[in-house]
Amino acid sequence: MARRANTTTKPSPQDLDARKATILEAEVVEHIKTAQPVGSSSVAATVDLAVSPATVRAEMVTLEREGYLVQPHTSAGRVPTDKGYRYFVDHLKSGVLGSAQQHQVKEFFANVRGEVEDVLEQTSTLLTQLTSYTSVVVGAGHSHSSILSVQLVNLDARHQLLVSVFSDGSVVKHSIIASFDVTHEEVAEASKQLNALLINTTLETRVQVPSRSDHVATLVREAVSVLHAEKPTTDGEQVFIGGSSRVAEVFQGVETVRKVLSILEQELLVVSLVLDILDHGLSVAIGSENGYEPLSACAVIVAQVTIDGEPAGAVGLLGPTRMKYREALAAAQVVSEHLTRRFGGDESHA
Amino acid sequence: MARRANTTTKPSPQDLDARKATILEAEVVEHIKTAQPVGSSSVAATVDLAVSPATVRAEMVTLEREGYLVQPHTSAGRVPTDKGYRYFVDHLKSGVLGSAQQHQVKEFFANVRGEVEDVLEQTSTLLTQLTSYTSVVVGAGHSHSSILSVQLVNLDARHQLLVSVFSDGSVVKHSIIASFDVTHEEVAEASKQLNALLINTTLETRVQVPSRSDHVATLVREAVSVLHAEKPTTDGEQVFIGGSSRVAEVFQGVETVRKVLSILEQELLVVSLVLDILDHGLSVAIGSENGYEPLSACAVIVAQVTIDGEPAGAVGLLGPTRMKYREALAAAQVVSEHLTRRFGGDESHA
DNA sequence: GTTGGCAGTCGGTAGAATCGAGTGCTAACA
DNA sequence: TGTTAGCACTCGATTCTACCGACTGCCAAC
Repeated sequence: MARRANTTTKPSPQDLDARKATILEAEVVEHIKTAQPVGSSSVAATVDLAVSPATVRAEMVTLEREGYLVQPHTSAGRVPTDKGYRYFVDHLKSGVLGSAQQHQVKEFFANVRGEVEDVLEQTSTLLTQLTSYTSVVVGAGHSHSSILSVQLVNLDARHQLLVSVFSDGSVVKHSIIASFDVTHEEVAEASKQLNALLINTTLETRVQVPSRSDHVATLVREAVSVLHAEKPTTDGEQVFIGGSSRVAEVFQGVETVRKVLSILEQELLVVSLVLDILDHGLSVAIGSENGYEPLSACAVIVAQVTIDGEPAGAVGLLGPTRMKYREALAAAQVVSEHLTRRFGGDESHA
Repeated sequence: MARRANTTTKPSPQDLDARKATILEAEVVEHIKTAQPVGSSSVAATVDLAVSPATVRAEMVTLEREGYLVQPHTSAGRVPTDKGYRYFVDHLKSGVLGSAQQHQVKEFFANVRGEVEDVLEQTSTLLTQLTSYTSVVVGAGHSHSSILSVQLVNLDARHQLLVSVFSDGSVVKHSIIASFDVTHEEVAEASKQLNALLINTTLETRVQVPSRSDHVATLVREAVSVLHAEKPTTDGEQVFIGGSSRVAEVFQGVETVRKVLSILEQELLVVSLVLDILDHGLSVAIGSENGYEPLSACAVIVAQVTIDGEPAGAVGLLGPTRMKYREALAAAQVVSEHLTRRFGGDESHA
């Protein structure tokens, strides 16, 4: 599994001089708009620097040598590299959402009903509507939540269902197959013991299970083990992906579309992609920065959602490296703030 | 929402004469293989009819007039129409899965562990691996299952969680927001009453709720109403879609890919697509037969899963109209049988 | 009814010519 | 020294032409 290679490339803080910066910015803006290589005269026209295309050209040579731009071929304009986009993003003054979109977000959060999962899923739809990029919403795992209740239910004599409720409002079920016939009384007793044992513990708490070999004790042991075996790879994060069809709008090559989609299919991978970016303290990963080769044509924007100041999830947007960073960043920002506000503390799991 | 238009087109049982049928079949087989228009000489070569291309041509004119074939342009070979594929499929002698794949399926079902949902999800992955088409697995809703247990849990004084366990092993949670502070004793009491009220009922059973206005009665009323409000649009079917990236392998136009993906994004729509096809007693819907214009380039194969003889879900495969019907039908068939066997009756929810 | 032969159609490809956007370089200029 | 106009040059994209070849439809002969 390919992992992040060169995120050590923290933006070198020694900035480009003002003119180079302006030119680079114009280059990026124009390329994002047109998807075409952009040439010196076009830059000279869009920018208020009173310089001629020739001067711009001279600067562009430098910018190319320093790795901010590339020329697809001689006699073409330049296209920003990942490094070029990185500079652009790092020097982007944060934008605000259009007022129509502001309103749409407010409206949305005023009206969503339902369980946390439903809200998160619909949030991912909201995000793609706002930006027309593919969106990702990651909900926190509950490994740090404490257990409010566990209950063992008899499906039939040999099959029991362990239903656990966590303090974050999540509910998890586990099947248990008994090797002996279990009576309702035994289930009830095991249920009672499990509650005594597990309530107010977390999945990380080691508990003392009964060592007796009677039916009830066996059930209890089995239940605890199956509960604690809960996916160790992830913290049980949930992920909701919205607007994967946007991938096909945003890239013109079927092959790129295929590669990106096949990454999106692997939810675990998407989760770790998003969390990795956050871990590195970034809010945008551009091209190769995201560490997955099939996503080298993509940029990923993330924004964290917190509960009581603790990281508790994230929203993300996935688009082409030439995505509309300002708008997308603003959207991710605003939506993550709304989510934080909703789940953040006082107003809780509605 | 566009719905099925012309599924009245039951295959006309008056068959084509033997030679036309052979030619049509050769045409379809060859086109599936090459994705190119296929001409008379190519047909004459692959088929054991001892006739010349000229004769084949004469027949092809008829087949085209009757709507089984079309010519993309003069001086090109022919391509099957939806009607042509339909004839082909209706006269397909059912194939069997390759032995390697047989083995893969056996292996898979011998080793899958986990909850029903996990099994279904992994099954969808299995199906795309077997066929390299996008797969759909629909799990039945639980509206007909009876309730084994309900439990009200206090998240905090104002927020309760209603956790219901159904006889099919599914667990559903509902949030309740109280308009007054609720004590643990009240929750426990409400929980007890809810159990008394709801156990062994189904979601379709009307129950008599207490009309008193104390806290406990209010909670009980609220819980029953929120539980019975359970998504009326669907029966709460679950759907798992595997291999959506295959869409981009199978169609060359980005626009087609986009259209198909945007259908796949709408899970409700996918469910009703699959169930509609089954309702019409079909196992394959070709092109326009599926009733969704964006899927006019697709064929959908479905196979039902039953529990105790009752329909309880389905597996499906979505590919281009020129898909490998025999293999795909065999795969869907075999997998649905395995699922039926697993969940069918004796061996239950593991 | 079948077939070989043949003229005709038309998409696809290859090559040549052309266009034009954009460059790098250089010499002149402030 | 930095800036600029001018200019030759490069090279992808577009257009055109010619041509090939895969088919067909038709017809006359078998």
